[in-house]
Amino acid sequence: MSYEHQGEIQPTDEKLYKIRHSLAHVLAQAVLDFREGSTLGFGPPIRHGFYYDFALSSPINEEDFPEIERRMKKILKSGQRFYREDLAKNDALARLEEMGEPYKKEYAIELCEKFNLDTLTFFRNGPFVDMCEGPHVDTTRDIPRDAFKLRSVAGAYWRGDSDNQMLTRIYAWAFLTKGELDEHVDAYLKAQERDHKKLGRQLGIFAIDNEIGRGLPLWLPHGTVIRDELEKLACELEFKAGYKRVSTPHIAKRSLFYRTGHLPYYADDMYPPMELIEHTDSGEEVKEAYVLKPMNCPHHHKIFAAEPRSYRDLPLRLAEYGHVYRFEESGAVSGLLRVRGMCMNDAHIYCTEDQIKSEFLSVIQLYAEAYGILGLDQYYLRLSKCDPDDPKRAQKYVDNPVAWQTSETLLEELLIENDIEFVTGIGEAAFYGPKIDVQFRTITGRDESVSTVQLDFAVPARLELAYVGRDGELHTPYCIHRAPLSTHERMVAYLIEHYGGAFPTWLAPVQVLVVTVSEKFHQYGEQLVAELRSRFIRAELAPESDTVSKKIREGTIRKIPNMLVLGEREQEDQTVTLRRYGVGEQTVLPKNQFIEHIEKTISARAPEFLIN
RNA sequence: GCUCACAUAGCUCAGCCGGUAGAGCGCUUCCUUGGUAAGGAAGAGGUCAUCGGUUCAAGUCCGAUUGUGAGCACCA
Repeated sequence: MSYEHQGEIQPTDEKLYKIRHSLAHVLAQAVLDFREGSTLGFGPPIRHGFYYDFALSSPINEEDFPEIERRMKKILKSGQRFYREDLAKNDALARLEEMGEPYKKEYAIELCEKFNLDTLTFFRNGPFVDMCEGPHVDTTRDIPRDAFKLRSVAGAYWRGDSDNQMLTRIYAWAFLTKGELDEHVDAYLKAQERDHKKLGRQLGIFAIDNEIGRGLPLWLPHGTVIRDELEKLACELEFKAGYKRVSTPHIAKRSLFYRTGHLPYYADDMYPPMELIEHTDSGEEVKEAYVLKPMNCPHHHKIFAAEPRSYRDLPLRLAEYGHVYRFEESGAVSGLLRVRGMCMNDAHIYCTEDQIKSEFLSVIQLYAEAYGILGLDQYYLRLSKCDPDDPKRAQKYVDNPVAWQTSETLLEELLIENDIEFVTGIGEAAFYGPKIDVQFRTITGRDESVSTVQLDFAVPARLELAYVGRDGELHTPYCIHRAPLSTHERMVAYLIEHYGGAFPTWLAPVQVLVVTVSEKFHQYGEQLVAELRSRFIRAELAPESDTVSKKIREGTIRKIPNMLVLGEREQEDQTVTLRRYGVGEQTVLPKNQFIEHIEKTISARAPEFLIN
């Protein structure tokens, strides 16, 4: 799955694939020449180009790129032919040994063992030889000299395993023509303007202060409006779907998490415990450790356990926007996407085995409804299963092969029966069960799980949760964990990038900016703002001392969805001139009609302004 | 956590080969009352991330720390 993240693509005969693959060899040739004594790792084509991993004899950084590119272009110009050579296994290994390529050799040995090979394929172009399956272009002259660009240098573990040595990876873009390259670089730069970290500051949505702590965002007034709107949406959808809201504390005794099975495995992902000294009635000192909760489920399970439950109570759906804290490693923390404190649109559905499918399905329908309202359509579902071949399996997953098998099959059937498209992610399951993750691609091209639905067949039993069945006996419920609107942090990050900061009216921190044409109409402006606010419409009056042009410019930069221009004409006729964000022409309409329309727009959570 | 890069005013950034800090925006005050993307003037604002080293002298060179970014690993 790690290759999935890097955007690795399957080998094809396509010209572009061959060009990218061949350019990787050209890069390697240039680098080995530039840094003698370096050795090779992997160098595959990827989504928009290719990369190559090196164990370098001395470091390279981006300042060296022009020189490396110059050498690459020279190689392209010289028209080296690509020759395929198939070598018997022992000859191949001997050659890799002689070439001084320990990583390639290690991989070669593994390939031979795994696939029982007796020959290995090499490609030679000019002085450069690489063990590689191809395919390649015929000669380096077939590669356009102006359609590639070295992009960045980064560390990457050999074979994607952090126990291995870290190699240096050089990423590059490569296309068929210079035009396509330029277009892609352009789009890349434009995408960076939509980065939620950048817009989040510009639009006053969140701030990160080092005295508060890394990964602990502060929500500014504008960001808090968005959170409140999302929360309101969730409450409405969940109310209609039969959820009950609950509320739980941010901390709990550490012992609870031992009982659920989260500890000791997840200790590294949790903030260290707070040690308390408590006194018993007899005056004895007792030490008690409390932890910040990394998830809400144990608390919700305890709400389930707070009363005797009957099968008639099921499915019981408990919902909470709950705060959780996870100690993410320093290198993982980023903006709102990976944080150490977050607020999750969480709920746990306790049900019988017979109810699992229908509950899962209604959760998926809830997702679809929520995403429809939010205008999100760029996502895919991933069925996340455990990895039975993982050597670390015992540390990663609950040991209950039968339950894994049944629950994974159940989810898979559910998706297939309902014609829901999905990909499968081996090794992506939760420790207590399989899940269906909703994957988004961020503006910077990274895939992230935004939401998740999980089936838990393990923890309710550990906490001895039970309900009285029709048969009068006690039974253990199943639990479905779900978070359609993700965490506020991730969802807002995603929404900022999705809308480029230009939110639809219902979500916009400021919904209406009132622009008066001169001081004379300021009072009319103030009255209008007051009237809008009395109807809970978030309206602001543009600063008095600015010129009209300046006010419009500021409103546009702030991406406020609706601006109302007020002057003599408007005051006399009790009208407003409506200027929508990103819309050229303006509309003049009676003030009351505007209010009526915007109220409709907001209550419908419409993506566009409803004029009728 | 790991690799590499970066850190100058609230924001965006300039500052050569070491000689003690600059612009635009924003902010404050004043003037301007302007019909659709920057009206004008003045002023305030910096221990150049922190700590240490080299040097007569460090924003500039070196080291460490912290933070940020691009990746890798991780991601209940």
